[in-house]
Amino acid sequence: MSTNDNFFERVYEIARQIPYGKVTSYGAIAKVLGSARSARMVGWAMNSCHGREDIPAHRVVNRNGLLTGKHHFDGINLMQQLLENEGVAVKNNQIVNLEHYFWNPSEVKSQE
DNA sequence: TCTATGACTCCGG
DNA sequence: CCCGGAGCCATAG
Repeated sequence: MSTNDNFFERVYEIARQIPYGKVTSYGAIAKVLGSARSARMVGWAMNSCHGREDIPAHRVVNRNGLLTGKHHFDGINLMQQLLENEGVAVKNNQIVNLEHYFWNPSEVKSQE
């Protein structure tokens, strides 16, 4: 019985590995989990992550860099505020220069 | 047990 | 280039 037993926990573990000032996409996380098509599950897991400050859900966006999940935060602008606070430029609910801030979770997974 | 849903992604028109 | 529909998988009701 490990923290990795649950799909949610796996998502949380990766989300926690996202470096400060970096972001990633649901699909990238899902791919590392072994199910590239379960990007929706990643988002669903993040929905359950509410209340876990250890999980920077604001660093997870869709593959377009759009803050699709900002609506689920306490404040409508909270997600954007958090990203900008980390130095991530956000314009019109979308991350500017996404590839510049993008972080690939598979790299860390490979090191393990 | 089965159905519906969803913070996604890809493909086609 | 922009818009719409289908696929996919796990959780909750």
